[in-house]
Amino acid sequence: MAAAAWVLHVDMDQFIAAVEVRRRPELAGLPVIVGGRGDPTERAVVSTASYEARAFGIGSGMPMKIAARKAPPDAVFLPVDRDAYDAASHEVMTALREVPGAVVEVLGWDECFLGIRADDPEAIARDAQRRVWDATALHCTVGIGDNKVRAKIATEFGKPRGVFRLTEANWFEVMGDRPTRALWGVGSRVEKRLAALGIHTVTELAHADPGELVREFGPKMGVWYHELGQGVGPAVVDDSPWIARGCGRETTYQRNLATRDEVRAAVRVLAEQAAADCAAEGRPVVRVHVKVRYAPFETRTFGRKLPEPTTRREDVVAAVLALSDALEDREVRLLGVRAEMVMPNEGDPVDRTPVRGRI
DNA sequence: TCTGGGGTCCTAGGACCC
DNA sequence: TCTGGGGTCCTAGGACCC
Repeated sequence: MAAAAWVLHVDMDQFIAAVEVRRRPELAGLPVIVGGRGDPTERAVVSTASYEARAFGIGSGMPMKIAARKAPPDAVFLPVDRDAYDAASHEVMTALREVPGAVVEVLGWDECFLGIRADDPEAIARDAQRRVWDATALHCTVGIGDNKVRAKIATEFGKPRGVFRLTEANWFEVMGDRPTRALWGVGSRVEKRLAALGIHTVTELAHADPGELVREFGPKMGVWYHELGQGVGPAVVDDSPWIARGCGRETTYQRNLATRDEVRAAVRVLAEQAAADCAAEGRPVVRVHVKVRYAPFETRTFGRKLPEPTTRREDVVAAVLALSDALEDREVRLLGVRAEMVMPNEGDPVDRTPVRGRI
């Protein structure tokens, strides 16, 4: 008889801070705050705070200026070093792919799903943790579930360095009385809209009228939230390589841009970067978007389909500049440019050559 | 208190066609 | 003259996640 199928969710403990401490051991035990360019007086937010920093109420997403006010004198502020985290992430995923029989689906820098058949998933989880530690000297937590939703949520109960199992058998016992916000995919906005329907807990969501949820959230999301309340979700772990739909670049300026010339020049820089990123992918661009955040904090986006797909960078830049003519004559805090590409096997019936990296 | 940068997916409404 | 539905495409905005 075949072993049962399990989903394991592996999540690194305070990943970014841990990577920084690993290469600078003298930082161990100090409050470490990583964000922006490492200057707490700048416009930026915290990417990760070490557990020592969290004790002072500092957390990811918090403005660096606020973090600086809360931080003790011995706190260390560091710049985000994407290349270092990419490299460390690759070490972690490589170690996990060596777990016998595991299929690895990468979710981000510091987390992934493992699909595996096993009689003793806790033993697999401990083995995965040991392999990651041996290969990288970094700690992780493993959530075990009978699908991705439960595995992902289980991880929260295993932090730090632990293992926790969440399945249909203990779902309501563990999650039933918790707020809907504890579910993966329910943010603060949806939590409020649910509360307005009288739905506050996971159990209440599970027993809500699906028709009412569909009326409130639409045919897809209404059904999805109802299933989420029951911990129901997809269970297939897929290791096919991720293919980006588009390339985007955006910048918050330390000082607002005040003139049309400044704005236009900045849009051009972003457009050239995004076009270069797409060119490196080798797939034609079909659509471009411009994003603007006017001072003090008012965001607009607008996009346009290109007359025909193009791989020419100058066409992409020209399309973005044409779009940006619609910008208002106001102070600008942020600009962003995004280019969307043809997805493999979409359109273009002539070119059927396999896409690089797909196989 | 002052709010990053990289993404994904869903919804709603208007235009247009049959 | 006023009145249908259904389908598709396009665009803006919302929400969420890491």
